[in-house]
Amino acid sequence: MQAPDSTRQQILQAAFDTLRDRGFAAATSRAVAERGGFNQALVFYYFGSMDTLLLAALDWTNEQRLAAYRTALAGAQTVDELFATAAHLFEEDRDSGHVTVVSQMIAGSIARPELAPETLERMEPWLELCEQTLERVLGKSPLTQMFPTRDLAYGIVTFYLGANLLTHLEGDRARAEALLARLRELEPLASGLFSRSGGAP
Amino acid sequence: MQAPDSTRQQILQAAFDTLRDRGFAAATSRAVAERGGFNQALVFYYFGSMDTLLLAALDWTNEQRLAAYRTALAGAQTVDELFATAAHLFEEDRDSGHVTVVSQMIAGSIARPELAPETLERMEPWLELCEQTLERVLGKSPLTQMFPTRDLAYGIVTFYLGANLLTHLEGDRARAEALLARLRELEPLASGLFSRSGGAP
Amino acid sequence: MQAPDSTRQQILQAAFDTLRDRGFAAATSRAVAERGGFNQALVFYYFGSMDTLLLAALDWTNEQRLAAYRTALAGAQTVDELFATAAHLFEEDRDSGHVTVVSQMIAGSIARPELAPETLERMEPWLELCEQTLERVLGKSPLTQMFPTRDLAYGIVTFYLGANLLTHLEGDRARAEALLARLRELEPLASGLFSRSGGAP
Amino acid sequence: MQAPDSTRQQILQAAFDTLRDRGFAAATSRAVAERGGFNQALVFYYFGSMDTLLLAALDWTNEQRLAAYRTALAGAQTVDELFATAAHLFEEDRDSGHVTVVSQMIAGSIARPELAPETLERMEPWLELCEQTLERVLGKSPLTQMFPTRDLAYGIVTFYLGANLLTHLEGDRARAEALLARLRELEPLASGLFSRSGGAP
DNA sequence: TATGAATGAGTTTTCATTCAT
DNA sequence: GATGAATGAAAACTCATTCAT
Repeated sequence: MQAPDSTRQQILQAAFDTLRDRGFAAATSRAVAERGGFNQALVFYYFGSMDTLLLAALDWTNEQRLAAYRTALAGAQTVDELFATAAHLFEEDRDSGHVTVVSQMIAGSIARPELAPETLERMEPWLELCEQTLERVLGKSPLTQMFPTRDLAYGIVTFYLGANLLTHLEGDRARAEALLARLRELEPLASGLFSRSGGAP
Repeated sequence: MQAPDSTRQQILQAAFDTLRDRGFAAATSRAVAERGGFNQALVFYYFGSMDTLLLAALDWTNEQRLAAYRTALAGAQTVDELFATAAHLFEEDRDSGHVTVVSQMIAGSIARPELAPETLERMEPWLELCEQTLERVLGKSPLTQMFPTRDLAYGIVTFYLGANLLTHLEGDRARAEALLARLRELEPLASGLFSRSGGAP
Repeated sequence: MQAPDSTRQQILQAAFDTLRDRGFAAATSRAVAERGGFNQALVFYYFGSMDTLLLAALDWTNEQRLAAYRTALAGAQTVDELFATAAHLFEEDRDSGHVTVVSQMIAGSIARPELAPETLERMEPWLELCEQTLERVLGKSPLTQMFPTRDLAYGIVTFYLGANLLTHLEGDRARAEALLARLRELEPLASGLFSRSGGAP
Repeated sequence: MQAPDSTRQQILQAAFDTLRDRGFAAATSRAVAERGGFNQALVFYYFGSMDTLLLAALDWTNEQRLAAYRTALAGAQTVDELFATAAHLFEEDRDSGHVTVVSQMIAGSIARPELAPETLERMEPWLELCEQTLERVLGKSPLTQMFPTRDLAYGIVTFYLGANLLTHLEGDRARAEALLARLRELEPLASGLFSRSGGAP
């Protein structure tokens, strides 16, 4: 009646939307089905369980965003290019709701411990991508000496998740926006701190 | 046989514990009652609804921790004292579960939108305390010029929440710990950047 | 609103009735609640799960019937008294539906293996009572020599369950009745075979 | 690649296996399809409904076993031959699961009353075969005078079903086996009681 | 002949909440 | 102040069955 796996897609999309707009605790099979306008039982027909569906939705957005990040970041060679690219990617994430879904899955993993290892596993590629990019762009600099790219990557992801959590609390995003804008202004400073030749004066 | 409002206290404590150990989505009236070993209906007798109880639990931990922070931070005059005090307070938070409860309430606020403004309101004192402390300790420095204490405070809280979210994903806290340790190592750097007299001693 | 545990009783009775009239596979929480005219959730409020309720219903009828059997059988001293008493008890069982419930629980235990050990355990007292009664009434006879009371007891219970299973297949109970009548006619024969003095001619 | 109605056969076999291993209440179309490794809808394509399939599975095993019984019993002329043959057939039944399926269908017929008359009908040939065999082998004897072969047949089937029900409750079949062994030992006694010439050689 | 997709009604169980006592 | 009882709605998930292809 419908194109082969368009229904599967529809369910994934509805799950993603529900997770984004209503959060983990409200992402029930009924809510997803209502959101997507399909029969509740279809969730189980295609995914077997809510856990599986939620993780699949996480995979789905992860794949899309990782691809976008990989493509965009590949072009960034300098610290200021990195800042510009990252700022743009962040905006896309915010608009798509990607990080909301990620942070809701992480927050929800405490209520459903079975999800924790699966969700964690899905965070790894981000840490790796972040670390690799930092390494490539920053290289050896006085700051990466004392603050390894591995930890820096972890810190960035951490910050990013926290920012998303808070963003949703406030109706508008004024403060989070302001913070990001500030961070962008730090770029010259970061450029200095992280510049490859930054060691010898 | 028990102090007048000890029951209320018991319920608050049980709500806090449940929120911390099982997360927002699993913090049901039954779970709280089981945790505290009291009758499920008491939740509604004392608090009227789960939402109210959860917010009261947030208030409860907030008050305790804010008091502790205020006392401890009052003694910090220099950047390195601030780092030391903050590190100690963070450890206490981690041990008590305070930040877990906060981040779970924030994450849950998307599923129960009625909670959002209430939870947000309860974040304000933290931002203010953070800002005031930064202002007092850092004063006017080249960095606070370009990165206002208001935004810095927001950034710190953001980071802190994100860190807690991630901590729970991993069984051990190895990575989050490592990151915090690194941050502490940054203190000399921060001391330089934020010193009131702006650089040369 | 109601007498203390009359609701519990009501649920037990409804479960028993449902098991008897509609069988194991149709003894759902909804069916039981409809039968008893109470809220479906009460089943779980009082018994926690359907398995527990079904076993409790089995316990309930078991206790009643065991008590009746113990009282009635205690008076039977001779083989013919035993036949008469047993015939009467069987009729009561048939009328109450006791054995139907037992056999349905046994049959259902293959679909819900968790029930099997519990159900089996609840059969033991019957085997014991049966064996003890046979021992007391038959004593040492040529036949109990070659056919021990333990096995005889098992055989009687076996037969009884089978009879009940079949009874339900037929709208009327004509054939099962006829069989029981025949068995009663066997009494003089049994009297001879099992008479204590039956050995020496 | 497969014989014309091998699919039908496959489904029958899977239904039989499911009924035997998981019982009536768990013999769902999905369970059968999983068991046989075919599409769930095939059940309805070939049999129209679960009821029909289950009855067809009963027919299937009935036909096979009835044929085996007819062949084997035809050779039994004396009581001891009958005992030996029956013992062997019983063992085959136990191994194939035939009686389990029969007793599960009988037990399930109370939950689905539509099945009852159909299942009953499928018991008739057994009663007839049993009766005819008893008549042929026992003929007119003092005991068959007072205990007609019709009732005796019914009693044997009854006992047989009950034995199967109980067998499944216990993990091992120790007790049921012991009982059957005992019954076999009764053969000399039975030979005497049922001998055509009524007693004195 | 066969199947993947789909569904409405059902399953067990849990939810927040109310209320009489 | 406290509680056991009760409930309607909702949770995740399964059911037998249909249907277009």
